[in-house]
Amino acid sequence: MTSPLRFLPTPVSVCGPADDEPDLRPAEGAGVDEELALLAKAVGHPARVKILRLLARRNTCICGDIVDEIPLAQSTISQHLKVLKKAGLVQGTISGPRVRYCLRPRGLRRLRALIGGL
Amino acid sequence: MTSPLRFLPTPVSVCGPADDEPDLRPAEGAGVDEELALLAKAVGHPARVKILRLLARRNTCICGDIVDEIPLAQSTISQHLKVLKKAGLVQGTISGPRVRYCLRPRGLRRLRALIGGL
DNA sequence: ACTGGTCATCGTAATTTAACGATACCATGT
DNA sequence: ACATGGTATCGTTAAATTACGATGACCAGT
Repeated sequence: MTSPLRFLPTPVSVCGPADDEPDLRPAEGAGVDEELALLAKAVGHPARVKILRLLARRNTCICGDIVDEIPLAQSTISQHLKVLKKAGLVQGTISGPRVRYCLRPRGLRRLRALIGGL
Repeated sequence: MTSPLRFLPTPVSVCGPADDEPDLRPAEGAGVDEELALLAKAVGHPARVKILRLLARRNTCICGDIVDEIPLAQSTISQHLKVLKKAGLVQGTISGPRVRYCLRPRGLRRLRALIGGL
């Protein structure tokens, strides 16, 4: 018997460990407004949207290639990555001298859930 | 034959006219990143999230009752409404001496679609 | 130990955002 | 015509955001 997952386009091979446990947090109530605002604000910049799309496109988690793809200074990209990381939308794991960034499915799901709850 | 729509919780009686035509705009490509950033930035503030929830809760479109519900000055609320309106997430129609605000399903769908495209 | 490449942080300047009070606007009722 | 109540806009201030170059930290090779 093959798993149903075989028919999905491969779990995209995320950097970190299992990030697909169910999210039991509420989608409404105290604190959730601030949570959604933080998530949305993180997406609320064209450069950060581009970064997210870039990470979504390449299943291989890239690092400073982002700097080559986006016409911004390296320090600026680093700041944007920091914002995305703090919001839980992105994850960075050091790999030798460089850092491999990747999407964090849990954060994206959370954002979609809260947006959907509007 | 009854329409499948009869099984939905009523179209919530939006203020304006028909706002449920299909959205044929692309979900990716040039300019879309900026569009998503603008939409997300509009949601990226707790007060604006509260406003959106308030409008979603009361199917009747309220106006300055928002000021009573949110501990901010009237002028500040008005500015937040302006941001939401400019983003296309909210619609305000003057009704006599007051203004009735309501959600704009088209804008919300657009936001959900673009977020889903990440 | 030194060097080179990669990334984060610091310090700074310009721009934007958020919040408020005051004021202007506008439709309605007296 | 005039006052009134509900909104929008203006002007201002404080804080946050964005962007950059320079600097610092870190790991891999030589």
